Amino acid sequence: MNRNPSPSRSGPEPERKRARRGSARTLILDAAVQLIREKGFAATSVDDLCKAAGVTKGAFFHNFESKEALGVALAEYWGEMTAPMFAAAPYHQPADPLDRVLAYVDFRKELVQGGIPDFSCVAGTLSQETYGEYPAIREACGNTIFGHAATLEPDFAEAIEEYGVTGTTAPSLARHTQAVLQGAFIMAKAGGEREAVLDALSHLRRYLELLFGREPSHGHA
Amino acid sequence: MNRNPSPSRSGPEPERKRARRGSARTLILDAAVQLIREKGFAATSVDDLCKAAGVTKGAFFHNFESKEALGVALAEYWGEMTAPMFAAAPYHQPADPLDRVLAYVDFRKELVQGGIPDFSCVAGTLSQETYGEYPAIREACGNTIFGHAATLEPDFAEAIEEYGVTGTTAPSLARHTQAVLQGAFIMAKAGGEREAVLDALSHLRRYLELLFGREPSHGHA
DNA sequence: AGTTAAATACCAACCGGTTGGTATGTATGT
DNA sequence: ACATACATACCAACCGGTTGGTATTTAACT
Repeated sequence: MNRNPSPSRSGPEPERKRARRGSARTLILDAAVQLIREKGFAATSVDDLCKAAGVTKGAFFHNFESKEALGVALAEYWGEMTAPMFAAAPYHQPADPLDRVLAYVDFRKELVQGGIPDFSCVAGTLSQETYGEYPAIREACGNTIFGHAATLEPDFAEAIEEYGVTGTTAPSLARHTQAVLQGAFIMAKAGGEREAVLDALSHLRRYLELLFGREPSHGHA
Repeated sequence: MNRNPSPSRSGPEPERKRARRGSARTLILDAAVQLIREKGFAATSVDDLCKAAGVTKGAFFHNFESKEALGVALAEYWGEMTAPMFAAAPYHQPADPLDRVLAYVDFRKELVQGGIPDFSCVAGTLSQETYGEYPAIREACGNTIFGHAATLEPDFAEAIEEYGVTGTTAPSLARHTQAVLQGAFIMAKAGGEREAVLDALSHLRRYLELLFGREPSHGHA
């Protein structure tokens, strides 16, 4: 959970070693997003990564101490890539907090485009696969997933207060939203059809509507 | 989807090549359940499997044409192992169909014991990891997962009719139940705490209670 | 029941290719 | 001159899979 490995340090992070334009590091990270989504972490070799990124192995091990370190960096990179995208998404506009979380669910539906590897969650895939062997990667994935869930908490907290909902909490609802998404991705993969994601998200939307006492709008799952 | 590879055959299946006592095949399959849960498919080598099962590599490739074939067999084995357990579980007893599906959710909560690799779904893990590289394994996992989901459909269908629920179907609800479970396992792995599963299942239970118009009993998520 | 032959189940040693990782060299900017 | 950012060449370990062989079970025939 500690994102700050250096033990005693004050002041702003030096933030060296971050992506400089089209550096090898970024090329490798971008290649890793694609390859690991398609084949998984273990099945993607360092050579695969280098070939896809158009760099040599020397560049790889210059930028990443090991393959495991690449995995950790990838989980963080994924979070840094997606966070601005969600921050700029239109689901924040509604004045009603419940409308915002419902718009979030609808927004996640809109993201379901292209092949299944194209929209599934890299952090979820990585986390599941590296759980036993690379705890550091799993932890980095956890930070990314729970970090994204945390961005939903304010809206849920407001909605809970405004609608007077009892028996649950904003963090729990935010995490459940992510759980349904992750499960939906697995069902889509297992069934080979991306409609499974839309189906699960429709159920999630109806759950929230029922929980907050709003008439189901027009769910069709 | 075709479980019957022999093209033109009538009469009952010969069913050779099934587990005879503590044969190598079963030893390997049992070892595979444990190892693949812990490390994943790609990270588990054939040698690992053989060592854990106490057999040699010759025995492995005598029983399974390839590592991929082991994966397919494992998905089927997993389904054959769990199906009788669920069939004999007490959640079938209630007279009311809604009570039965709610009892199923509670039963899944009870299964959450021990370490996370001990209760997570082998088929879900396998499916996610092998999606891109081994379509045959992914399909076998899909059959197992959707096959289990199908066992819930009759109860959901009855409940829908009895309670007059509209806007969804029994297959959709059955699949959503599995989606929430799979997502819960991922969140548990990502967060390193099994309570995440209980939390997600509490939300699922409340969704079903709200959807079927029953007073939430005492959910505590 | 006893003999035999074939099929089955398993074992130990081995193979070529790939793995993550390293050692060393080089071009460039300061 | 020196550190950074890469490239090239290489390695021991390990990978999935194959080999040729043996012990055991099954089936067929007498």
